[in-house]
Amino acid sequence: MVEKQFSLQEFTCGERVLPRSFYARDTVTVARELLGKIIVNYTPAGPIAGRIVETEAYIQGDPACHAARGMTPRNRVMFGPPGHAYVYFIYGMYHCFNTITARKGVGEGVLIRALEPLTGLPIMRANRKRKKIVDLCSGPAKLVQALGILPQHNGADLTVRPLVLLEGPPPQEGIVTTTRIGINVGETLPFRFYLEGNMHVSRK
DNA sequence: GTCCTGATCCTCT
DNA sequence: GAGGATCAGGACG
Repeated sequence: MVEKQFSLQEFTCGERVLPRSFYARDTVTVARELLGKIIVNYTPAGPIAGRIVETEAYIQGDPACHAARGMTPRNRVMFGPPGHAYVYFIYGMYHCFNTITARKGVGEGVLIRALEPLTGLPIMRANRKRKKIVDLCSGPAKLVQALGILPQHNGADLTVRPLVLLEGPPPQEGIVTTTRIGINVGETLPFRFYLEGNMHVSRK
């Protein structure tokens, strides 16, 4: 398979940053509409970017949501203004990346679960110590490693560099809705979305 | 390919 | 002190 390196402009409609109003809406709607959008991390080594192909929504009143039992030092970013990053530590060795949604004071967000790598593939490979493209961003902790997202990015404004989300071309694929991965508490909710047939999705 | 397990530590109870 | 929005590697088929 031929490996093509894409320029950011080729994918991002001239780098149109998603405005804060995009995030300040119903969380489940934002989760669905984030599919096809572009995440870019401008690092000293160069830009690293991927196309979002899998998301999960976490809302108030949902026992699986980190904010379910009120504000704590860990989850306080979730209650802040929308359009910011929530990066948290999990399983003793990994981090996951969320975008904060809804209005300030409401602890909701969208977990980014998988990306299709677009630019900065050599940097991703170095960050991940993996060669195959499908091993770079096909999971929430993998994409955090690949993009070089760090705990220091917790609370970062996603409408300004270095870490931004950009408009992308509308997805041609269909959108599949399922229950969320690894959630055993409470009722099962259809809050996971992914692009049909995309090889970078973490699970079918 | 599928299944199982260990790694490893922060957070909240 | 228990458990978690995970991943990689090994056993097995």
